[in-house]
Amino acid sequence: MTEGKHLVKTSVKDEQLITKRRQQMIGAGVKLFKEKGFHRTTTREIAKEAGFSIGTLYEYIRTKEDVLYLVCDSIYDEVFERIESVGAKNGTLDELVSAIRYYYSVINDMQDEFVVMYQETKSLPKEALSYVLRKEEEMTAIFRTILQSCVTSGELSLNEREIDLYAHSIFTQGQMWAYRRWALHKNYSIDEFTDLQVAFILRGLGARTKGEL
Amino acid sequence: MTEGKHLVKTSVKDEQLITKRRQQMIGAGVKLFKEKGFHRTTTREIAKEAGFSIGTLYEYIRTKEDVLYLVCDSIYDEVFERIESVGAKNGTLDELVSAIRYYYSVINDMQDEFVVMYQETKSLPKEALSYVLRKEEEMTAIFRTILQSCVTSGELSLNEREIDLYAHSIFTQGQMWAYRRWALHKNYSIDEFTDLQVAFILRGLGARTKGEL
Amino acid sequence: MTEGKHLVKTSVKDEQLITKRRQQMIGAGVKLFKEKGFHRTTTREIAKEAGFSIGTLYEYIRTKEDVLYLVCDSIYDEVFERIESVGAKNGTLDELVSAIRYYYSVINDMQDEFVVMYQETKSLPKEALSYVLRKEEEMTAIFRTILQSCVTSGELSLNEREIDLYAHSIFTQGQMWAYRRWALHKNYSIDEFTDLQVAFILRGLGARTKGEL
Amino acid sequence: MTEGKHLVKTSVKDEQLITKRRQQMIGAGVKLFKEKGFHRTTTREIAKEAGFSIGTLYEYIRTKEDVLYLVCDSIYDEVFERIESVGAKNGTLDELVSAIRYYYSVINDMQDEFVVMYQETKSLPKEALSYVLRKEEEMTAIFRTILQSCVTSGELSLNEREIDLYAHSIFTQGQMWAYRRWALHKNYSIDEFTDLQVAFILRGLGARTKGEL
DNA sequence: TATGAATGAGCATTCATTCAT
DNA sequence: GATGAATGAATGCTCATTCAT
Repeated sequence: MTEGKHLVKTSVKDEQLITKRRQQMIGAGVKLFKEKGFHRTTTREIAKEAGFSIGTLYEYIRTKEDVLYLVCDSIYDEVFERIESVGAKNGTLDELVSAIRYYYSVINDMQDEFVVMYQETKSLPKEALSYVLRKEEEMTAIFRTILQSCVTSGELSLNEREIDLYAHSIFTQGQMWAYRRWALHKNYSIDEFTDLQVAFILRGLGARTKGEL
Repeated sequence: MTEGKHLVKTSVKDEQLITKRRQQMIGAGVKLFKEKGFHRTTTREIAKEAGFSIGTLYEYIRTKEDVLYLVCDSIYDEVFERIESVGAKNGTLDELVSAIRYYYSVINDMQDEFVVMYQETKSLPKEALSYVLRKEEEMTAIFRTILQSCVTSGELSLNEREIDLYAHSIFTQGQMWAYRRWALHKNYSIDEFTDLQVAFILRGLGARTKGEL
Repeated sequence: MTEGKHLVKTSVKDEQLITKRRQQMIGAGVKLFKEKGFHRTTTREIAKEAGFSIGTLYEYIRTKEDVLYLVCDSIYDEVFERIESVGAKNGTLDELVSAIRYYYSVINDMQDEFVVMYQETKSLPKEALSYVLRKEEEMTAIFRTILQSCVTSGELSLNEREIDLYAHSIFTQGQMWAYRRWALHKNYSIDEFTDLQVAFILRGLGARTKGEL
Repeated sequence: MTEGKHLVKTSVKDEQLITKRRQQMIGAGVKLFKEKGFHRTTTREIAKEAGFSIGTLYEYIRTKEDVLYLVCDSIYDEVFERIESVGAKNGTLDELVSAIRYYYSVINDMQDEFVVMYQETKSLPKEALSYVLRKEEEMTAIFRTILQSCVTSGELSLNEREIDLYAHSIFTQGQMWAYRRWALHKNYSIDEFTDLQVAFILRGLGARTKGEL
């Protein structure tokens, strides 16, 4: 899952050190990119924020874009790590609901990271970009799988195309919380937001709702 | 609606000329920003694409950000112009459905513009940013109003908070078509996408669907 | 002859200005390269010496190597301009001797330029390098032609291969004056050097010398 | 002859090790400098090619220029070693001819080294530069001595100034083979080149040629 | 009004050299 | 003695902006 990191070449050999320094860089990157965006952040600022010199920064990356790539990759990793536990087992609606709730709480925790990722993604070099899109695909797949289980178990009645599209919908509805924060956060708590969205989604999926959520 | 343009200072007097030149700049801006993003586009390129010299460009703007602002403003104007016709009159679900369908077709027509707008928005100077967010607010308001009518007419049963949030949802579900094009366009036509989304939304809103599209 | 200059792209349109600025750049380049070599000279120094800003410098060139190329090109042009007058007409030894003498005086006048050219030439990008070598070839051709005339007129008796090689020899013997200046200038005046070399060459070519030079 | 090496300071004591390491550095230096020139070669590359770390490299030199100096010095040593056997004994023309032939074959064997030396020499620090020029002087002296013997023995008739200058000429004519390889190698074999040059030189020196070479 | 040459602050990146281990 | 991570001054190049014509 983390093999993406290996795409970025280093001249340093000590693996542990690489991990440590990259963690510092990523932290600095996230912080600065969310504040001023990728393009307005200089490599010197990244190095300084990371706690080392510009020379050292370039011992661990080849280009500025590498930092962005590392940042995106690490965000995905973290989201993945936190999400993948919620696998589909029995195909119950309860399972679906907890997955959604869990995912939305992750979004809430990592709002800045999400915003950074979706806004700067296009600055990635071609190769890195397709790598990132593949990751995104993998994430959607999680919900697709859960929906599939619910269909299999008879809890939902959706065809292939609906499953695929609505997996994206669930995803997108959550990301709203990060992208439209300027409109939503002043009116809703994350809990209320989640409750309303879960209800909307379940109905949207055609679940025979009695009094769930 | 277009008063936003007045925020950008000019040293030229002739109003007609200003309008013409700005139209040229905006066209160039949209084209270039969608191709390479705001930061990777130079003012020289904008001027060239617009058909005049940088010197002239700077007679009509003060900073490069002004171009971005003008571009965003013009996109909003166009979207607005095309959307606002669909006002709520009787509060029927049909009305809601056509509004959604109409909006989604606008998104389809202006995909690049949407992507540009949402990805570069944060590069706007503070003042322009809040102006843009206000526009965004106004747009959401259109759907809020329609939903409200449907509630008033008894077609839907939603409270204030639901109306507000679900207006955002409808919006976001449509934008998916632009932002997740890499995943959606290869599998769905805009028509199928719209059909599926409309169905999802109507159910999500708790409409007593019998067999409507 | 000067079409080489057109290989270097400019963003300035005024042809006269281009010529003027390039003249300034070339002057600065020759001076600095001869002092500290191409690699130890910075673009900022070139701009400063040329009398304009770094920004302006880059309005007239694309890369630092362009300056080197322009310098080499201009040196060739000047040498050419001064040499080509000495065309072979009757194929007399006198003609050959004056050509040699003339060429050697040019070398003496442009010692620094010669040294710069031969020492930095390999820093040129591939394309420019082959352009320069073609020029060098053209110069050798001048002496080849003269030798040929002398053979035709019966003043010398050389075969094709000898003509070709000895043209290079004449060339090289002159360049010695620039490259081995540290050894030669303290012992010889340019006149004595020329006299001795002319005598050496004439004998070397097998000319029936009576009391020439 | 090798005392030049002592100009380069070391922090290592073991003399044998110093010699070994330097041999490695010089090998790396020659290879890299001939490929990409002194300035385009980094110390890291030199260390890597030499088979040890930059840390170690800097235990044996003080600055990057030291490597260049060591390389030049070693090239001179090798040329010297191979040339000095050809001492003047009897002052016959045959001796002169074999010396020339021998020298030209050395040039042919070490073309790259010659090119490196003459092109990078000016990057040497002052002190090292004059050391190198002294070496060059010593080499010319070899031919001067041979010419002198020939004069003494009556085989040639040259005055002091001619002897001195023509020693340089013989030298330069040979170096042509390395410097103008782009023009010469495609048309001549080293043997033909040598034959033609020897003939030219002998005649140039005024030797009473019958049918030698 | 329109033009485009000039400016220089700013930026990404490199690389010789040092020094703690 | 050997290693290689760290450093930061230096450098090539860009580009938004100005202003004389």
